Amino acid sequence: MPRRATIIEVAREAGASKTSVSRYFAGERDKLSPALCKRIAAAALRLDYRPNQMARGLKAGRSRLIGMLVADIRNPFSVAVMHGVERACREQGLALLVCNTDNDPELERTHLALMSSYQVEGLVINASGSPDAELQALTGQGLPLVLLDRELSAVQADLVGLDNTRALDLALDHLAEQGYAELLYLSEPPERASPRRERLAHFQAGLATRRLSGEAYTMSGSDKELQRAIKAFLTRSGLERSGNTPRALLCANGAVTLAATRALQRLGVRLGETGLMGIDELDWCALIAPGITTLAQPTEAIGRQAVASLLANSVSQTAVEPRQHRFEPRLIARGSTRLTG
Amino acid sequence: MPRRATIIEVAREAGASKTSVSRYFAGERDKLSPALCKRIAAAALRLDYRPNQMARGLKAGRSRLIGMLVADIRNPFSVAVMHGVERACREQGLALLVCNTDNDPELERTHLALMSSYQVEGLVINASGSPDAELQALTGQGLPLVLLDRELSAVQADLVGLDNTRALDLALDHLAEQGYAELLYLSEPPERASPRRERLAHFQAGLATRRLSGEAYTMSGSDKELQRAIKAFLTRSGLERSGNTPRALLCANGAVTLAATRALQRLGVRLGETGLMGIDELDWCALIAPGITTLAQPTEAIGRQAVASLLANSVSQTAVEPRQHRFEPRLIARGSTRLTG
DNA sequence: TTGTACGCGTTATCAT
DNA sequence: ATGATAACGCGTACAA
Repeated sequence: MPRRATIIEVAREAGASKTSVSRYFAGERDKLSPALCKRIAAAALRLDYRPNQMARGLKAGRSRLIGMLVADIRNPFSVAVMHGVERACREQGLALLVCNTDNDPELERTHLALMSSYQVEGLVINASGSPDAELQALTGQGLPLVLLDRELSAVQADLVGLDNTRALDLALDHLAEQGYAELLYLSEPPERASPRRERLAHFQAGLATRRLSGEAYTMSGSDKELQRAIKAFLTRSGLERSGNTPRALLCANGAVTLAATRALQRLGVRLGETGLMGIDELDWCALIAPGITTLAQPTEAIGRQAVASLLANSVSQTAVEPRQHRFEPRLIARGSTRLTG
Repeated sequence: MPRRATIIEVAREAGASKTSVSRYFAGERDKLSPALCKRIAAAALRLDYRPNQMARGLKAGRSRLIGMLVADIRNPFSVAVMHGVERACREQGLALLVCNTDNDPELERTHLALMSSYQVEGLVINASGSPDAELQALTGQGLPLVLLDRELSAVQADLVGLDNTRALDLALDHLAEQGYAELLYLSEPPERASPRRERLAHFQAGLATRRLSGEAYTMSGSDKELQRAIKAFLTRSGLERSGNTPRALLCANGAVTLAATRALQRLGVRLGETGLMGIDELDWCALIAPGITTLAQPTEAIGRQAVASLLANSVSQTAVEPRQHRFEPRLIARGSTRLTG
């Protein structure tokens, strides 16, 4: 079983020294005689040599490795952001170590330790729980860190994510314009995830100025219960005006949109007549007749910014004030928020 | 900027030698006196020490790193399999280096080189192109390799994926049972991806015994063209019998199902009356009224088997005959293959 | 321009 | 039971 070739073997094969070979692969070929360059190139090719990143990293103290902690890898939004992160890493010659935590705080800690042991040079965190202590320890060691989407109060780090204020302004404006007057905001439990809290808060704050009435429902995970809640919202008599005022559902993210759509179908509700709008664009939103209105996040840009922030923080060793990078969502209006007249 | 603590610092802090600390973390605590154990544990905790995997890997020649090459990270099927791979790795104490190639053969080569340079101990490959030469070189170096879903003729390695014969038997049986007589098989270009070829071949082979008539259409990427093709299929006069025989579409994978659904909606076709069935279960398939019938792949199991194969091949150094692990799909029957009336 | 020698953090070998 | 030392593959002063 032939092992990988080492730099020494290449040197021998090329009739040169380690140093020259090392220089050759470090991109300092201009400091080598053309003849030597050729010999090294030939030898490396013959032996299929590739510098050992482990040894390289050990020596240089840098692994060229970026770690990404994802709360739920099966969430299309996370994957889309990851795609952006990956592209940005590639452009920087960095490799990406991805860890999925399935929303398990325990796993989160384990994976954090794992990535740290691989000497990652930066960490992109989409945390489910709050491994504050662990993260603080890592930042304390000077490890650049970027929070994705979800904020962690105790951790001093850049945050990149959606402009939730803008998102809810956009959503409420759109729903109001379309003539919906009573809203039900659907969300997963907002306790631990900051975007959920922010969105909920801005939902409630934005109602009054638009003369909307609204309330919020927190999903427990049971489809049936959600269905009941929606039904109650839709069937009770109007609040503000007499008669039936147009009503709409606003979903805090893609997972909620999915659940809500399922529930509405079971209830036999006609979309549009009852409004439906969601944050996060998914590839099936256009397919549910007459199309579900969404706010699309610029996932690619978010991912790229995460890496950019990481890099910025790793050059300036001085602890800079954490920055926030908030991205604007894009409204994709479809039939589910068009009152059939 | 405080660096990571090293084994030497822990040794000093604990008043012990490097060797003992190393033993402690290598799990050989039974060979140490309880007192020393305690001192080391305390020191390590105080310094937040974690063994440097880079150095470990350099010394031991093993990185505890598995590489996974994914053709399209935004494909939910790939992500689901990756989830399985990740879980299996975790159970083995392995870390997973994920590389997405966006179906770009060039990137594929780059990423292969990258992972190789990180001394990955195994490679799970879901190739878009055919980097045969590169892969052969890697296997030649004794690197365990598993092909996921897509076969590569020139590479001698285990393959794990769907039992495509069984899948098409299941699909054709179901469609025939439901009363559809003329089928249109929709696929992406089958040239380079082996599952596409296999499925297409088994589709055509399975028609006769079930007295079905069928033809295949290869998507070019243009939605309009697909729509035209479907329309032509649906509107032309019956082939086998006079009058209108029930017709159905069979989609080779999730991406095709998405495109086909879009096209059918544009055409204003009623699902069920015109059959629709797809390979790959997606979370929106239940939502498109009256539900899209699918064949679900056991993605988690596939991912786990990939890692299992890798491990098996890495213990038995002798080049074993490549094995194939074919998994059965599960039929999820919904309204899209129920003839109304 | 090219080569020598040392050290990165760890583990394995050999001694004590 | 514990410790000293060499090596893993590489980069880099420094010397030539």
